Amino acid sequence: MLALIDACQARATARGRLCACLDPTAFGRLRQVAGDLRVARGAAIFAEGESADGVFGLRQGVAMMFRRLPDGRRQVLDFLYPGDLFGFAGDYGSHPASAVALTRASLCRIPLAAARDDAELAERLNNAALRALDAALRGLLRLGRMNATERVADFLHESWLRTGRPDLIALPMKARDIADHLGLRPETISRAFAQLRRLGLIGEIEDNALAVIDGDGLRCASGLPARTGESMRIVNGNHKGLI
Amino acid sequence: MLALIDACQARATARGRLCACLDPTAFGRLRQVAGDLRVARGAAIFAEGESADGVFGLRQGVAMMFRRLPDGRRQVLDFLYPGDLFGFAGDYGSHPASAVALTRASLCRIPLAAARDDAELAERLNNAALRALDAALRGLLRLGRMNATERVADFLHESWLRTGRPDLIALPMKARDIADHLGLRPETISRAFAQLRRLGLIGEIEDNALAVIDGDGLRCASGLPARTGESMRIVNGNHKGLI
DNA sequence: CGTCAATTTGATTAAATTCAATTTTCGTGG
DNA sequence: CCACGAAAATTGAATTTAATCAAATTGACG
Repeated sequence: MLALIDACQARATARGRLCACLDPTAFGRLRQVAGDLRVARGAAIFAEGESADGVFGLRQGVAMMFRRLPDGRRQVLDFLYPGDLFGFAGDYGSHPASAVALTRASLCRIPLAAARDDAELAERLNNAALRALDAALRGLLRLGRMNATERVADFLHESWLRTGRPDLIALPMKARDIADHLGLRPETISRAFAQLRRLGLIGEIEDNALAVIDGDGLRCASGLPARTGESMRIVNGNHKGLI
Repeated sequence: MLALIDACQARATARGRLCACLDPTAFGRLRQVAGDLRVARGAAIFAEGESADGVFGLRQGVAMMFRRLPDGRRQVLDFLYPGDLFGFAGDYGSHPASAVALTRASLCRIPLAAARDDAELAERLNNAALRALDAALRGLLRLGRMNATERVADFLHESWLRTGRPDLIALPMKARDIADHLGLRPETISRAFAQLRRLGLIGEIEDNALAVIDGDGLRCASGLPARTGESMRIVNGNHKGLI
């Protein structure tokens, strides 16, 4: 499974690539300032309210961001895959959400100060933030106006594109996590999976990965327009970049 | 009502202020490039999929952004008040949502190209985008993990802070729009209002504005922690800036 | 003042949650 | 590598919540 996850780090579907096509000088500058950390499965990367003077880039592994209500209810805001940048705090100065690793993970940390001296880095961070904004807006449409099966289908379709393989969806998270992401209960997730399986869109789960039978069908099942050609385009087979 | 809306344009709660505290030179530069437009009530400002090479700033009036599913279902992503910046498209190049004016509105338009020559403008736009991201993340928590009454209370509390008056909430939109924002039906909005009124948190609606009896109580009713001191702080009583 | 749209309110239905029991999977340690 | 215990997933039945349907009232605007 980890191999499947790590494989997707070099794909265009990984949002907010930071160092792709960076010229050697800029890359060197970035490497200078970028911190490096490894965290165990389940470990916190940062917590809501902590002061934030940098953003994180996920090199390997999977993580998720979430917020909580005082009574413990949890909303998983996003799942993070290799290549993703996260932890944007704006000018508030403190993280608006928490992040934990779902698997053993390797990350880098880019101090915000570095972006002040480097216009190109600043623009790349800005683009990553705008991609995060777009993802959040899609999440609002999903939570606000889709029913349970549509939400699950839409989530699987998105995960399919991010996994970058026509035949598999990486699902390194628990049903509970998906439920907290889609505003549903784990039982409802299970029932929706069963329904999509009955519809012939997905197959069985093995090794934290789900067999895909009709990826485009998932998009239709989600209520979204059937776009063609947005599928996974591999950019570089082997990624050796900073993130 | 319009007076109430326009009054809030100068407040700190207006997200993404663009020209506050801008030095005269930078302000002049900005004024040079900023376009100007006026739209009628109900008019489209931009539509999903249209190419986007600039962002909009709302000077006067109220607008909203939304996305649609193919079958017509609509998710209102945000309501926009004077001072708000919106229409960020990232490096996709096309608007990820549509925007329409809810009242007669006056806007300016800042070409993205202008940000390339002006680091300070770029940073301000970036900050506005990060605020939009934070707002979207709060929306995810609301839609994913709050029940109907909590969503309405949370929405009213947010609107209360943005209106900037301790005794009123500006509500220039229809119940239908609020419903499409909160993932509910207009009937449910009506019932939730009735319940909050019964709880003694809000009063009657008059002139598109809602009387507030216990603004902090709205926050509690939303399930969020009762923060103090985040209330409306007026920055300048009279706003004469670009946006 | 009249018309149409929007809101309110009640009754019914549908969808997802909750509760509960069972099976399967996973992680740990031998 | 296997076995064991705990956690997670699955499935069914009952309950709850919000949607839907329908009717009555209010409000906006020419």
